[in-house]
Amino acid sequence: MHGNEADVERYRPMNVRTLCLGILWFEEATGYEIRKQASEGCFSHFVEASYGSIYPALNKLTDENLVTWRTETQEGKPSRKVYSLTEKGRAALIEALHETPKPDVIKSEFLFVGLFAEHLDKTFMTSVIDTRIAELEADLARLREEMATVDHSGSRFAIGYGMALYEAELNYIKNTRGLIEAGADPRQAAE
Amino acid sequence: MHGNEADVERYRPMNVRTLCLGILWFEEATGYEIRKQASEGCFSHFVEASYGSIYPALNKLTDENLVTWRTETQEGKPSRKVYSLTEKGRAALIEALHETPKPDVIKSEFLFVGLFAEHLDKTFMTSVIDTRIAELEADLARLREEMATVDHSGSRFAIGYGMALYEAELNYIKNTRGLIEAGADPRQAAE
DNA sequence: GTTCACATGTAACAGGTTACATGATTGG
DNA sequence: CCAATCATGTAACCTGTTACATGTGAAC
Repeated sequence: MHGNEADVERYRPMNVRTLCLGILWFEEATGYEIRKQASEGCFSHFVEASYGSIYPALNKLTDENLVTWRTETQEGKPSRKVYSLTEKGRAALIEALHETPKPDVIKSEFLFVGLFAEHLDKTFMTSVIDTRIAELEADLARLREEMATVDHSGSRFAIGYGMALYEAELNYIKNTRGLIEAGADPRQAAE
Repeated sequence: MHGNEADVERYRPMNVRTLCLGILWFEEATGYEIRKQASEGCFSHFVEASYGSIYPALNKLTDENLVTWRTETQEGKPSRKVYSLTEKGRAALIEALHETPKPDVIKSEFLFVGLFAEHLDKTFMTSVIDTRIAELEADLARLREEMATVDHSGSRFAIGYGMALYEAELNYIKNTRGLIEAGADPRQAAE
């Protein structure tokens, strides 16, 4: 009864496949909901995924018997495919988690722009900085809300982690923006 | 004298092309040195690039007259192609910087593992956490060193930014590790 | 009637990485 | 002679995004 299960892939942690397994660990969900959690929910500040990768991933996971699905017909909404983890899927996630996590990666276009601040005009830099501050404050507010609704300790750790980072960024930017906002003459920055 | 320059690409900020332009802004460099700066130097905590993308990028930038190169023969080392920005390249970078920077992205496998801490054994989590702490401390030390050698205000901003983040992460992990280290029974975490 | 949220999916493309191929020169 | 560092490059692959295609039913 095993057939072509032999070619189950090696699990590199933290691709969309593993993300799907992770989200499904907590509760069954549709592809649509998985995307929503990845880009709005408690995972959203440190992962990312779009439909174009999630749906194919779910199909593949189905082929490998790591997830199953049933059709759920709803009143007032289109019917949907609700996925849930199988025993094998659960085991696969745990296995994936045992790979040593790669170091965190921060990608920041904001910092890159900041490097060349002295060659951009002050008005522009001010607006870039203000935008970044607004974004950070919005993110922080969202996390604060989520923190209030979540009970699970791992999730609280992750949310708190995000909050700590965002707060640090915010404080740093507010206190140090002079360094990149001083306009064409950086020697005035200390003033 | 313009010929096929018409098909100069739109600049989406923060791909390897733009990264090369950015590094070359400060000083001329070889592909080898650009990679080094991207993975070790002052850029390294918020960008990434490998040979396989840098060399082709430099060739393309040459085709578009955004950079030029000369061969430098060295004694005791293989000769090398030293790239530098052209006027046009300088202008292209400034243009690219005017695109509104996309929000920072944090990718953290560590946090993902933390979410499932209660299903992993305590020894493993302890080692994951200790590893992460060691990494952060090493990164911090590296940034502190760099901060001491750098004078340029934009660079100091970027380095300080990294330090602020790493310090916040470090403190958070040290203070809160109990949440994900408590072992199989998360209800004991508060103890 | 049209816009919105729900819902699933694909194909073309972009943008990288990895591993390989090659080679000079130094130092142990 | 072997390993390490410097140095350049390519080809195969991987992974994910964007944009498109399609459709339901609610609410305005």
